[in-house]
Amino acid sequence: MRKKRVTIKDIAKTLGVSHTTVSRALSRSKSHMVSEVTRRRVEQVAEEFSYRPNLMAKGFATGKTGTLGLLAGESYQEQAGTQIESFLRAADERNFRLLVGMSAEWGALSPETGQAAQMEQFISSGIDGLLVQTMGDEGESERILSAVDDQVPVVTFHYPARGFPGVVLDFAAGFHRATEHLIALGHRRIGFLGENWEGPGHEAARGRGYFKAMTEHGLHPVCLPVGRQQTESGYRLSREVKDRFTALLCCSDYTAIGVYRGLGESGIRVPDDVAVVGSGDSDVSAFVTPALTTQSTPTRGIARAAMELMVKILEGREVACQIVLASNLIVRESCGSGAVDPAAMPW
Amino acid sequence: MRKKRVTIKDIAKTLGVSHTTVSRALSRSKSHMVSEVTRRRVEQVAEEFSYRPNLMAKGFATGKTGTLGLLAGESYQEQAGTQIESFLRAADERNFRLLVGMSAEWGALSPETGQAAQMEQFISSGIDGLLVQTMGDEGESERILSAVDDQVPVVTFHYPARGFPGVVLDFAAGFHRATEHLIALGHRRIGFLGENWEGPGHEAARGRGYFKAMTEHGLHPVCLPVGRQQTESGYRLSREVKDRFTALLCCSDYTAIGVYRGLGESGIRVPDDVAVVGSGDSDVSAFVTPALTTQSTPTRGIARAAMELMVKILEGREVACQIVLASNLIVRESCGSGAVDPAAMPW
DNA sequence: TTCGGTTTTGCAAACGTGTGTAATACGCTG
DNA sequence: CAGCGTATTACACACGTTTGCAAAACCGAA
Repeated sequence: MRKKRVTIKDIAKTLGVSHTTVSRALSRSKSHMVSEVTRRRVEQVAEEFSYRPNLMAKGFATGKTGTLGLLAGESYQEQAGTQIESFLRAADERNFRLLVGMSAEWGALSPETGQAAQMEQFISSGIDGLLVQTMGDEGESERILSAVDDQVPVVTFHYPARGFPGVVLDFAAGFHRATEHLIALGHRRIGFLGENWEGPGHEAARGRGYFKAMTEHGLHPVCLPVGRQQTESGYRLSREVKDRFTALLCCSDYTAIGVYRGLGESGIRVPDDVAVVGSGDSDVSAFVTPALTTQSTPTRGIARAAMELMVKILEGREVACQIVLASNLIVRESCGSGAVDPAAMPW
Repeated sequence: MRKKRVTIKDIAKTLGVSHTTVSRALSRSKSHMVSEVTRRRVEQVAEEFSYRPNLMAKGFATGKTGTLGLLAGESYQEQAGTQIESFLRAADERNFRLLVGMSAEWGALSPETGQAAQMEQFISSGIDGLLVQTMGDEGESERILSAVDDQVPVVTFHYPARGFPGVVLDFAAGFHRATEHLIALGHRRIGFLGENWEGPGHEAARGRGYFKAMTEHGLHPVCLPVGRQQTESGYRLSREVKDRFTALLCCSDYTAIGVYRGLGESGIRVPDDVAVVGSGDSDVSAFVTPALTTQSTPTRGIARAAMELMVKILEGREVACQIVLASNLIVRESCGSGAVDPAAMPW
């Protein structure tokens, strides 16, 4: 049998005061003062009984719980873990707890119902605010709106969602720049490894940047669709296409690692025969051989900015805005330009 | 201004019944029946008003919240993200929500206070149970005991903690086997990249397995301590030691990737000059060149087993037990044995 | 002592839901 | 129609905390 929890009433009884006084003593209420000596006595007994406030009751009384909901997406992305971790850190810094969920594919008849169900569960659980990773597809804003039903403030990240404040990452611009980089190096046959650019999600957004750059230069864009197993997809696709391309643009560093292997098995050298670009600037990207040129994704920056925005909104200091974070191209060895940025290498 | 939430009282009022009836209709109470027609009417109005139960109030009334606390450790491990993800999945499957925290180093004067504070916060928040990643150090069991104070059931994972049920991974045995493997291949000068084997944590436990195997064979164990940036540490250390060793045992696949690079820059070939073993069987390990021989860590299995155990305990079906999961050595190319397990390779 | 003012404390209601006990309605049998 | 059993509903309280309002205690001054 579990222990019964100590409540303020228990403390009140042993001290012969009302539970109201105990409550005020412990929360150092401003409007009603508690005499120095009673506060001392209350604190001492609380310590002695190892009293722990019931945050559920507190939240129930005040309407604030100190808990935020984080709805991350696309579990199969290796980065998902890093992103969650960054949010945990940011939340911890501001003394918030985090209810975490991942939406996308699992446990749902359709992505929409899964995501909506999670949001509703979170709201039911009494979160103060909701952080949602967006995919940027049509109708997303309405889906969130109807699930949240204006019950809690929402901050989105990754994509703008109409009507919600958020932290936006311009994936398209990043990949546009990366493609330009390859074209400037003389590449013409450049392949894109990621989801088709017509759909929602990061990969498609990156694809659109690639598509735009290619067509602007009169080049023919080609999409090689990768699956959930990014590394394996990169491996398989690169073996199939062999040297049909002189450059391959990957939506993830892990895809690029698969590509390295696939090309290597066909005797194709990186970067001499084929240039490779990754995305995400993961910890390993500087250490694979050749060191990977990659588009950085400011995972920690996103979490920090989103948390800051959320806190401002909760405090009523800000109503709505979109914060755009830049994503840089980190030039290393895998495109063989010779113009390696020394700051991007660890030695 | 936010909308006021719809409560069962609102539903009751519009239907002209008591909130009790609504509550029983919606929760399909067994002890008190509600007539078919009222139940229908209640459900219809609830749907119409898009009523969402207040789980906080519910938990407040019943003492059960459907939320578990997950306290993961060591954020700097790349695997931490994967581990959390696996738990989210397992929790989702059983319809639990997850309050997630990472303990270890951040936001705390000392690891102990940080961890303890998180546990207490979680319990205050009204979790039904606590999942704790253990490190296996002395006194850990007492620390957990005093923080949790027998308020909620605890299931540990990774290491056994005295008095708590848990899912245990025998890191030492795994690395013992890996070391034996290298010795059988003829290696004598084998270095260990990880934390010193005298301390707590995975790496030290792996180190003890290595230490045991080495001393059993009359060989001299050497520890090369890696830092938080695993890949970079592997790179740096391998450049320092060059060919002082004929084999290097790494506590993470990512460290091994750093080692690949470091050795490569010194003109040392893997596996011809130096054999390398990783740990974690991450997605990339089969695709780096040479494909990495690695000790598998059943991240998903841990989460599943721990969740199952927790559910059993919550249902009163099980009191305490330790579930031991095996960790296999996946032999690929990086030790050059020639005896590659074909099942371990993707082609 | 009495008064006014300030500081400290207590009472009671509220938050949304569940549940034990009591009350009512309904249907059946004699 | 009386009586009984059962199916359905309602009342009231509990859960732990906060908070507006009122009461009490204290202090100093007249």
